[in-house]
Amino acid sequence: MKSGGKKDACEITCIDSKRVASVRKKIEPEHKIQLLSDTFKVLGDPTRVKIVFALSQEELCVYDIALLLGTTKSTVSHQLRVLRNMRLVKYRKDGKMVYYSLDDEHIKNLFDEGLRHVEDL
Amino acid sequence: MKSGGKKDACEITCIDSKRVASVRKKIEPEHKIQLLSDTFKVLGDPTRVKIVFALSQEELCVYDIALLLGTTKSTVSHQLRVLRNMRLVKYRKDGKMVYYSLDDEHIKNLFDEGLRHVEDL
DNA sequence: TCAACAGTTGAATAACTATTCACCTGTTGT
DNA sequence: ACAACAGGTGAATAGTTATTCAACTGTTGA
Repeated sequence: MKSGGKKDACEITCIDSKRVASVRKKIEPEHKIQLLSDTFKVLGDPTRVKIVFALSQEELCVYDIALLLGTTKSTVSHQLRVLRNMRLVKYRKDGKMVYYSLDDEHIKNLFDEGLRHVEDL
Repeated sequence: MKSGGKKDACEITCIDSKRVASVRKKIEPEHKIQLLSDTFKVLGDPTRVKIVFALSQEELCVYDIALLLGTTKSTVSHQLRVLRNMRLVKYRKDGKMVYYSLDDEHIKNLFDEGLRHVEDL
């Protein structure tokens, strides 16, 4: 069905087209892949991991988070915005204070599963 | 106990030192935080997410992964090294071919938990 | 009204990273 | 031995990002 030139890389190099087709059918749509990797990317920073871990224990204000991490309010505030954008944390205002907490019950499971991987070195 | 200057930011701005101390006791050690965020960071890229997802369905060779993702062998090979370094995938050589598969049963759980978060928008 | 403070933000810098390109290694079949 | 191919890799580029600094908003108490 094809003028069998030696340059027809597809038929030559496609090792197992059946397997490829089978996986292709099950693969998640592009926008979901993007959201998923964005979620993981947000957790892929030590500062944000610490923030999320702290908030998984207690509701905390911005300054206390900074104190806990040994960093500045500015850094924490910047990272909290990133976490807010991905709907990982929510906040509650009380006068001058802003109290942050986790927004999603899956996050803690995600953490625990990640820690289980890390335990195995 | 302190020469009560108005610059003593710690006592003034530490809002709830009891809560801070409580969280500090439970916080994971630095190297674990680092490993955890490194693991999430590795999953924080669409190309690697696709690779991991594909490998969660089938053992695949490098070229087939590239075919599946619509990218090059080189890109896939680079990213497979990153995944290998974090012990997320393993490989098996067979002549010219190298077959990759997932190295860790937790990864699929991590994925499913992440997807559950994404479903909630 | 005003000083003090919690928090946010924009700009700048420095560090990191995903992809591409070109080239390399090692294996297979002839 | 040799051509063909699967896979790996180093350098370069372009894009992204975490932190710092300085300035800002809005709230509280005197």
